[in-house]
Amino acid sequence: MKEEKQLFLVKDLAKTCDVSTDAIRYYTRRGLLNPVRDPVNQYNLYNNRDVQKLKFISRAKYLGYSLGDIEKIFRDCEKGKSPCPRVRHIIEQQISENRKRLEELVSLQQRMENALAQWDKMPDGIPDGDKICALIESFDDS
Amino acid sequence: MKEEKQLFLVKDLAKTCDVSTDAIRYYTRRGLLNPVRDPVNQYNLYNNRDVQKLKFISRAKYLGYSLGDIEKIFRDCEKGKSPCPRVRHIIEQQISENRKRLEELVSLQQRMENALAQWDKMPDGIPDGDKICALIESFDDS
DNA sequence: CTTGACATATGTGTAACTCATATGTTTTAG
DNA sequence: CTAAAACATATGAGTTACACATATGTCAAG
Repeated sequence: MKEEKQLFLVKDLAKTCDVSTDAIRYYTRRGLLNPVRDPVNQYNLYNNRDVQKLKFISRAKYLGYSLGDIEKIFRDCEKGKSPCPRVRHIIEQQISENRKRLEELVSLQQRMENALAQWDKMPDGIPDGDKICALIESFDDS
Repeated sequence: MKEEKQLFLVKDLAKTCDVSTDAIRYYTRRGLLNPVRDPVNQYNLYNNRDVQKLKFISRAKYLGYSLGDIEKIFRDCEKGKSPCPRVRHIIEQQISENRKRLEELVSLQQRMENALAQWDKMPDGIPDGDKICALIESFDDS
């Protein structure tokens, strides 16, 4: 009996879910949210399902899912298919990709700190047509 | 007396410096490289200075400098100004930004592994109009 | 009734390329 | 000698997830 057909405008949704209005509109454009249009003023009207979806999006992003991933998850659901296998698969891939990126960033960090330490004893140079920047060009990566 | 005015076409430069032709053309468009034009066929002709610059770009990127940074470094040089203070300053900033990104990635990684472990004992669910994906929606972040 | 706070659509900018397209040139093979 | 392969050019789109600016329409309050 209590069919709550509560409708939200963008800003209400933004406040409720703590997401920027720009982001909400972007999700809407991408088809992740499906508001109805107020026939009189063309405003987007979001319902409780959209609230749930938007919260889902935030959580999923927090877990490393891209909007493209989330799109696919939603499509699974619309087709009555379980999104869970996909969800598990994506996160496994993300974990291993993230491991790679972490390694890269760690080694970049080491290079940078290494360079900074080397440069500490070096003087600044004036460009002479030979070197561009002696600091960078003489960096010893070993 | 031995003014080596050796000139390279894009592909030669690419091979010499191990950089893709697309990247070289992109750098050229951005003004980081300054080939002369063959008046007969409009081909870009790169000289030894461009080789040096391109190698510099690779090293600088390897140390975490962006193309925008490199652009500024080059401009310093053209003005006869020492790029070194800028170079030192940028790398210090990069080191602290990188530290932040590392922390974020580490905590993301923890969340992801945490989630995957939690989900290990959970069954896949079929969308029922209530939940979208029980895995994600029930993830306990504590 | 005007003003301010809201809504809309649309386009730009972000980083550093890669890829595709259309077209002109030089080299090589037949 | 010519036709095709391999090179060159410019230019525009695609990548990620928005933020920001613009132009314009709508609604509530003083």
